[in-house]
Amino acid sequence: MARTKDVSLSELQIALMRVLWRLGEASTADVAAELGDARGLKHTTVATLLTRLEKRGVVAQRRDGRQLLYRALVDEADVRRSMVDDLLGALFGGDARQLVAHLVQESEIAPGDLAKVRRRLARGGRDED
Amino acid sequence: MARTKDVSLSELQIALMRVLWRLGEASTADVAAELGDARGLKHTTVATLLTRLEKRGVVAQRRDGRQLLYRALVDEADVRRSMVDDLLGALFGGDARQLVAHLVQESEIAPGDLAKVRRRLARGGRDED
DNA sequence: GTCGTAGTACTACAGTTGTAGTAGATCGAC
DNA sequence: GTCGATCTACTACAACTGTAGTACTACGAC
Repeated sequence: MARTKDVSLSELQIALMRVLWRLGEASTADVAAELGDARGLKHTTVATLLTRLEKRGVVAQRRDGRQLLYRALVDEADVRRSMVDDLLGALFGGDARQLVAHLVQESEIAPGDLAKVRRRLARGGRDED
Repeated sequence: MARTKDVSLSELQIALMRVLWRLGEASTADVAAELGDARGLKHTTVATLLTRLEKRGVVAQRRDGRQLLYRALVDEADVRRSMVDDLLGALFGGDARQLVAHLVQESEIAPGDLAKVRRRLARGGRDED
């Protein structure tokens, strides 16, 4: 599992990462094509963002001719873990049951779905992928 | 109040709010006493933080002699809603079931607890642990 | 009345984030 | 070989956050 340091990212940074997670390796232009369309970000903005993520160590940068190719160094599970833990600690006293209760109370999830999720996971949906 | 706009707060800001939620109304000194102890923040730092929260509209400020008394304008449920939604949107495609699955997979919660939470909520209460 | 104390107001400063412009290098087309 | 297109590097700047110092004010003790 390796690093698993603290990887809290902003929504925008996560959006960047999602492109990398999906494509595996992507040039600035690749990422800009997706995010530029979706959010109207300029090419240079995307480049800046990627450079910062590289400086921070969450993505790796590789040169290919005059282009830079980026690759994620943390996977989505790392980020989820990290950020869910932060949220749990800050707002739910670290108690995941309270978070689940919140989800049900706020109608984010139906009570019946809890059972579904449980059954699916029990059926070996993934013990440890 | 019932504004329910977007209320995403940093961990530190939440810690401040938690004092207010607990005490109802508190002076800078009250908050500083708790956070100063717990985190070694100077009195003036706490004052700055509270002023900023006031400017942002999440707490109200009332004068009492030379002291300022603060009171939360958003409750914990508002903040939880707001921040859980953000997290859900950014990392789980807005699907709470994925979040629950994550919690189970990462052993934040035992599968059996899902049932417990569900039963407890069904009973319309929230008793023991 | 004068002084120290406590409390707020204002200012400061570095780091992060969102956003992008400009300068400089370089590759392909003629 | 010169020109334009393309890409990266560097710089900029405002907002927000964490942290705190300093200045000013007013109250209680003498």
